[in-house]
Amino acid sequence: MKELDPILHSQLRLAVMSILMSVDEADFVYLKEKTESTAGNLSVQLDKLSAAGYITVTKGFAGKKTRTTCQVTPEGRKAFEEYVEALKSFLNL
Amino acid sequence: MKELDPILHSQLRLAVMSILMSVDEADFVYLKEKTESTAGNLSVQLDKLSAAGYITVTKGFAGKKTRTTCQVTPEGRKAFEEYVEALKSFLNL
DNA sequence: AAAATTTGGTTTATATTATAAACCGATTTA
DNA sequence: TAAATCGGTTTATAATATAAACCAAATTTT
Repeated sequence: MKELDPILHSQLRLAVMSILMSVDEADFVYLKEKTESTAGNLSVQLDKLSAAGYITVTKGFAGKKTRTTCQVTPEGRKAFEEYVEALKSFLNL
Repeated sequence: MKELDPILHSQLRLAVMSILMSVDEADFVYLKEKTESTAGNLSVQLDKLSAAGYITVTKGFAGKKTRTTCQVTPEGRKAFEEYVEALKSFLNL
């Protein structure tokens, strides 16, 4: 049986990646609302995705307020697609 | 976003359920080989699936040796199918 | 304009989970 | 009959997920 990438096999990280796959850029506040997660949890999981090289996290400003934006990297995209394939074979889909 | 059933969102438990979905009965030794898990881990996860009512675990004999067989319950089958649906909507499949 | 509140997060502590290691009784093999 | 193997279970440990506490800057209230 194929391994399921443990970085992606986490509800919140998977949700974030799934959003980023279709949206090309999303900020912290948006991700938090969309995933209904706490800020702390989201922050930690974004760090992990970033440390794995699956997303880039950029800190900037929107007017005077800080704004953290995330994008999926090519490696992240690849990993996500492989995860989905692994899952399918896992579940016989 | 839909919740992913945490009982099923575990690599080994998902693998076990996936096997049981298509095979209708499998014993401990078979599950251990097929999933390439350790006996201890498998034992724990079978208990959890059983405690959740997703599988039944029956202890019997094959000749003189003990034999533990597992079957998915109707609730387990339902939960698995719902998990798959939730995943699909999660991943936009 | 000072005080209180909100925004946008990060860091740290805690609970849960997954996993492996150690163990156990019964059986088979040497 | 002693040693090894089989089929597991129980217990300890490492990793994960999650929330709670915290912080600086901006905004709102009084």
